[in-house]
Amino acid sequence: MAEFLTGKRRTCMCGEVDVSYVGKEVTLMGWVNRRRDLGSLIFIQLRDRTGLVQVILDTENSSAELLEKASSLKMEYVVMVKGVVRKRVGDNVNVNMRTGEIEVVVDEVRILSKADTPPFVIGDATAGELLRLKYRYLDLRRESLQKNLFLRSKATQSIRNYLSGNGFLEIETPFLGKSTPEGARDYLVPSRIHAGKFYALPQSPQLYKQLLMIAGYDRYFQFARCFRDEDLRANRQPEFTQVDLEMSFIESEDDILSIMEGLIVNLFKDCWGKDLARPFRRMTYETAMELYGSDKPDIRFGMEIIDISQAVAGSGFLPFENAVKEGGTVRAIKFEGGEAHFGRKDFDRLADFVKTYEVKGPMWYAVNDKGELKTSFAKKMTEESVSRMCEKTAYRAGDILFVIADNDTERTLQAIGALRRYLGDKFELIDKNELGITWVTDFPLFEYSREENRLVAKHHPFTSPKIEDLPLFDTAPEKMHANAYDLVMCGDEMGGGSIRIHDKEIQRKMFETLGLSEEQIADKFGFFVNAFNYGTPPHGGLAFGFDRLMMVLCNTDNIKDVIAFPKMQNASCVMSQAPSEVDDKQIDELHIKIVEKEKADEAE
RNA sequence: GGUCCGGUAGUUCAGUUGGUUAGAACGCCAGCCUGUCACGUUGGAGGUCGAGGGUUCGAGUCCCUUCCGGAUCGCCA
Repeated sequence: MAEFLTGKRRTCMCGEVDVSYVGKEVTLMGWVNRRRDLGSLIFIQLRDRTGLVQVILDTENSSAELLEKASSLKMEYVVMVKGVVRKRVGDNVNVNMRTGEIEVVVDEVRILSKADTPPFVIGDATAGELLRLKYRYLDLRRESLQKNLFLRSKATQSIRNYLSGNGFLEIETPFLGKSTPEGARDYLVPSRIHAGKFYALPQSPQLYKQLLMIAGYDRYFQFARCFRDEDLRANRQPEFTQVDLEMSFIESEDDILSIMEGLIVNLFKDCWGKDLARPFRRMTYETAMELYGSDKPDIRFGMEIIDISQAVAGSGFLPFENAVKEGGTVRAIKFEGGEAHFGRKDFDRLADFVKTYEVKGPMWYAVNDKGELKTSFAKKMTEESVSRMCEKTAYRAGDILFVIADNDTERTLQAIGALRRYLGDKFELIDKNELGITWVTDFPLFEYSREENRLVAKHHPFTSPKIEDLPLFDTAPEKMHANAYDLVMCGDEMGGGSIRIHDKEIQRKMFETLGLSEEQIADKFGFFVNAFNYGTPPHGGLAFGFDRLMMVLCNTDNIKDVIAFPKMQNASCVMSQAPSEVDDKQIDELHIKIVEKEKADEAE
């Protein structure tokens, strides 16, 4: 049976014991990290969330009984030890340990809780992720995960302090809300009281925060948990945290960008002690797409995309000519000095990579240092057009040009942009000391959805158009730009926002262009649209992906490293086994019917 | 839904052209050890090679199906 504390209290944490404690009695509590048993001399490394400390038992200071007890301690036992702090001398000092100058000579040990042999050694980050997720509470004992969560807590404080100090009110909004038609798939919660009706968990507090502006709570913020029932990625979880905020009586996005830059600068100062340069770089969406083939450009390395459509016009090479003729484009990136690093297999792998973007290629062009031409296409081009291409791209021997040509310009840019990032990663061209911070502005207001065969809001339907684009509503809405902006760091979207529509007519026009009928508007957004009748200030805001910010601050590319209890790729939790089946009684109360998957498939 | 990668002791991995009893390290168990700190040392236990089927005299290895995990495209206003 376990022993009890019986009133004993911890006098200090393991990692806090230092030379100032020498000669004093301390009572420590923690987990057995390691036992080094030399027979009649036993060292025990005790661990809590502050760190490690060495405690020692020997025949001089301990009874045979106590030694035997210490000898029975195994890894991860929870113990209390009482003893006197002693300075270590000579070789006994461990310079690699924060508490390495001292040790605790123990005169009492209590086993508060025994532990089974853990399925993996605590601190072993090489154990498989599945296993570590199953025993997440053990993996969380690992120093690196602890550090991440400590930093997350610190970042939370930093952001709260900054926003509170700038007059923002922290206000919570509901989890149980109304399902909205646009955007991500909702997580639904069936209602017991209202048969056949469902709540939706928020994808973001968007409507509520705008209603708060209408209500007069100028400058609101919230650490908002958001839910999206979409497929997971290395940087995407089904539930995640946004730093969500909104301000009133602003019209220019500069008002928001500048205060948000302050937040980020303050955050990195608090967490890293680092001063970021202001103002942050800005580029338009169009520039980002043209140069980087992405609306979240990684600007930590070069290799910008070059438009060679003109240079190769009339080259005689049909894939190029056809792409341009059909309204597409020919784009190239140049891997400087890449020829030496590239083998045939690498090219094949690139083809595998690029094909997921539904374009062909990439084609390549290279001249090695012996002057030999290596290319998959240039032999079929006129010499003149080859030299025009080389001139346009400032090609030099040893470089490789990768070229993608397709009749869909957007797809081409996307594919070659992805290829650029792939090469940047694989050949370590990215300067990891840089954060690559940039605002991307002037997003399109709409984008065309092939799936739905109509225009959809690029950001969301409450995003205000640029004033100068308003006339385009009736003529060419697809060309309209929005007062919308994203913050990009390390080639990843850290957050985004917009100035909102506060004019009822423009909002109506927006819904109209999105093809929403009066009934749909009334049904889905009625309460929201109605609120605009009662005095709506000009307003705008932004939401940061807090988890993604933490990924940057913790220097990890896996979002699970910054969340205490994350989900796996299939959105389940291997530890708790959620989601799970529930009692028939619960199902009945919710007025829903479970259809066996096999039967459902048959029905289709 | 598509593409790619992976699955061998508790854990991390190795395992040759298909060939004898499937190995190592760490962990675990039992001894010895008074200055360890990745303690050392002696001995020991531990395997449905993800599952099913096939080819073969013979399969961890080759083929097919399937399950599981990861990365990614679609998707993520």
